[in-house]
Amino acid sequence: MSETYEPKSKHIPQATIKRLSTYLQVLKNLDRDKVEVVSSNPLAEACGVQGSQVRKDLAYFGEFGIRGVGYQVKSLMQSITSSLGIDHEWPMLLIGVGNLGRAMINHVSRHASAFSIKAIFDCDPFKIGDSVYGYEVLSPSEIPQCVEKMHIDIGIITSRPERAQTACDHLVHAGITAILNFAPVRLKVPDSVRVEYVDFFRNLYSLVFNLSQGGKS
Amino acid sequence: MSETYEPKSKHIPQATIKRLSTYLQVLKNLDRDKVEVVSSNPLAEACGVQGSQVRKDLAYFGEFGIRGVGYQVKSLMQSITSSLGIDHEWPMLLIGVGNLGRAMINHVSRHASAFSIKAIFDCDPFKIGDSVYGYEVLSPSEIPQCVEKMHIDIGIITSRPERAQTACDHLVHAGITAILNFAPVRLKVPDSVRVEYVDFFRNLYSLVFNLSQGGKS
DNA sequence: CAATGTGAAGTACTTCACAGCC
DNA sequence: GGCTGTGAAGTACTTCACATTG
Repeated sequence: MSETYEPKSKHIPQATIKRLSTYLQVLKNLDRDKVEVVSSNPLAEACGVQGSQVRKDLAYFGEFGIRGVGYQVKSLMQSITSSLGIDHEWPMLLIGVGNLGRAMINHVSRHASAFSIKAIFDCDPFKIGDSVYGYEVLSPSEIPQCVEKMHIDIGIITSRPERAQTACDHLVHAGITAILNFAPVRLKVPDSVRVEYVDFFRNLYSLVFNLSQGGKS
Repeated sequence: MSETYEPKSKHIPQATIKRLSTYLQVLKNLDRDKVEVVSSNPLAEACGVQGSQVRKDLAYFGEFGIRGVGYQVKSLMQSITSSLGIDHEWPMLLIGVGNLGRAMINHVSRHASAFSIKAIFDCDPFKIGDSVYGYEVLSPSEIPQCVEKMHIDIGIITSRPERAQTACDHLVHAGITAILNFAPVRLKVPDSVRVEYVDFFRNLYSLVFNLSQGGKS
């Protein structure tokens, strides 16, 4: 019942972190539907995992449930949000203002209260100065001062694959330490920089492989 | 050296399938740079995994390497493509023609030779009839005949979260058996239907959690 | 008595280490 | 000599089963 939630144990599996995102998604919908309490099994089922998995995942961060009852939806959302560190705003910048970039700008502003894109950049000189969703497209040369002024840690790369490494180098040079990369390219970065890759084809390949295997040929 | 590549062992880890996508990505770039042979260690490093991991992953599908030498880049690409089942075209349909939908239409046509979006749909009556990148936006009521006529197995959902379950129901009803869902919602589907979720926030949460933990506070 | 929190058991995946081959 | 392919060893994650608690 304290205000802060410190991890109880040293190591928390990455798999757990990724699942918390799903729990939060489902909890938001339960909350919208005015559900006040949920127990691990129904929550787990909605998320496509086992009840014991949910309980173990949550237990890494604290004791959020009530035995014999379940979890308070609202307070569990708050606990997860706090555990993930998304209970305050994370400013971000985006580089690569194509279709995907535009889609991300929209998607983030619509669905993610904790994240906010502060400025957008493009390596293509013809795009610089354009106005996109109220943002002015800036030159990559302005990234360092932007990062410093706004205390930005996270950069999003939505440029074409040919330009992704250049975009990445700009970000790293400016002191960005976390990158979300949508370009279908592996990035070379120093060990101090963490990259998360979003690769739709990975998911498509997985679907196709399982279609081919599952065999209804 | 035969034309078909049958899995040697029964069970192939999903993790392996997901990595093959990365290997393919890196191999494409090596091929573009006229590299003809690569051994497991450099390939692994470019992909952010161990050499032994690459060798084990590939060995699930056959013996593609030459001892003392490495792997032929071109033929390995072919082998992976064939192993994944993406050596022929997979027709798909897309439902939800917003920003994200548009971005996906582009992204798929630009980067994925094996996949092709055959038709696009939207639940919003005001969008039906619009022309987007040369496609006419169709009504969901036309999905079943489209699926049957074009032998489509895969549907992509890029609609708003509120409409995602409806979109999904349309797809399932029409006989779609594999869904790539971009909406931040868990879908209820019969066991026979496989869903892959693309959730950017999952990746962002992971970055943030590791930033918060890694502690440079 | 229903449902959490948690060691202990089980499973899945990764890495090691080296025999086999080019 | 260098690098693959692969059992065996190790690690990370998941599930079980139940004591614990409101």
